[in-house]
Amino acid sequence: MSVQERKKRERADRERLIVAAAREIAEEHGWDAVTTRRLSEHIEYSQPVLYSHFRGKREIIGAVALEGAAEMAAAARAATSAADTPRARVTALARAYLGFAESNPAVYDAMFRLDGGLVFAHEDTPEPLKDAFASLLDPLGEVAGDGVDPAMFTEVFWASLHGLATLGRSGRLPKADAERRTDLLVSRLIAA
Amino acid sequence: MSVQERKKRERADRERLIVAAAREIAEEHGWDAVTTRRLSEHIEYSQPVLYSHFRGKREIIGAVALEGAAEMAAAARAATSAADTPRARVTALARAYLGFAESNPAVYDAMFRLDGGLVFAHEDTPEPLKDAFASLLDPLGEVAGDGVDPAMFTEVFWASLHGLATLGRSGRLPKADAERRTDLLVSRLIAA
DNA sequence: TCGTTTGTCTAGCAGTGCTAGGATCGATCC
DNA sequence: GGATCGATCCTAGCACTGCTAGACAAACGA
Repeated sequence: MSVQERKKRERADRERLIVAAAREIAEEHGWDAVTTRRLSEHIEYSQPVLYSHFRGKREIIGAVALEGAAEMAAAARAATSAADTPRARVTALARAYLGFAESNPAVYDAMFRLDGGLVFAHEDTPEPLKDAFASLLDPLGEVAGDGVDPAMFTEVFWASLHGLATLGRSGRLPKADAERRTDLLVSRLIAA
Repeated sequence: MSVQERKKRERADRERLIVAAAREIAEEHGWDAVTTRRLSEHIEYSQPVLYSHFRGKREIIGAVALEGAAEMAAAARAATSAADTPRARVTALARAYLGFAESNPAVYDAMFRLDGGLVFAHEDTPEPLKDAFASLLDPLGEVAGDGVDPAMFTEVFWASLHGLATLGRSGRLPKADAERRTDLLVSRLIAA
């Protein structure tokens, strides 16, 4: 049934178009500007079409989050693979993480601030999220220290970076000294 | 002019009533449920009255945030004053901070997640926010370590706690082990 | 007692997420 | 080939949002 195949392909294409449009609008004007009307106008379909792909706006955010998780994992791995000591890898990881958050604020929000209906820290967490966590765990496990669960250490490290990223971007931390804060955090968290 | 005095007092009372109502609704049903209509119904005045006190919903969030900052500072000081070593003070501080965030999620969001139109980390930052930061800085300055700016250390410590609080509450960190994560964070951040 | 000011309310605007029901198009069957 | 039927999509509309203009009444000063 080549016809059905084609339709399925077209539907998948349109779904990608929706996610890309949502991401683009969010990155340009913030998530508040991602309304179903603007979105439908952007993809040149009417609003109800959105709801034949996603249960609602929340699921669209979730789709953007999954896309972002894959990219973030790739960025993390690219950064760590270029360093050759455990400590250098972790420093590179921290910088890459914060760099990603700063360069893709809307995607970052979809992943870690907004409600995209995704399940975290659970066995049926979506694969991209698990893999993103793994991309942090790999280099961090090397410096967790004796008797410290690598996963838990990764959670703490991740949370700390998340705090720096969100408080920094919302203007709650001084613009200056962001680099030095990162360095201090890394040097302290790494096992002595 | 006793009449004007009375009116001024009544206005101030009503303003407190608005802030209290916003806080109560937010704490009970989340900030999304704090609509101008529900709020006006709660205080038994019409919507436009809100706008004679606050420029908009954002300012109401800001007012709740300032109230919360004062309470958080008090909680922090109460917790640290009961401990007698620098390390014990910092541990108590961390627990108190996370406890406040968990017990008052809506207020915490008003302070550190939502946009309440408040200026942070600046000379004309509102006094309650400055004082809340000071309540963190006092015990943390003791363990910042040589050659480390106490303010910057406090920022890093605070951001880390903020990350644990927000990721934890949104279900992005495992419910279990929250205490152990806090302990690990504290023990690593404190100067060796 | 009569304006004037102050305070409050009703009514409404433009926008939101989301959906019911009708139209239209294309694939299928006689 | 032409009728039928199902999938696909759109128009129109719901209940809600933050916010405001303009009417109205009460309290005030002259």
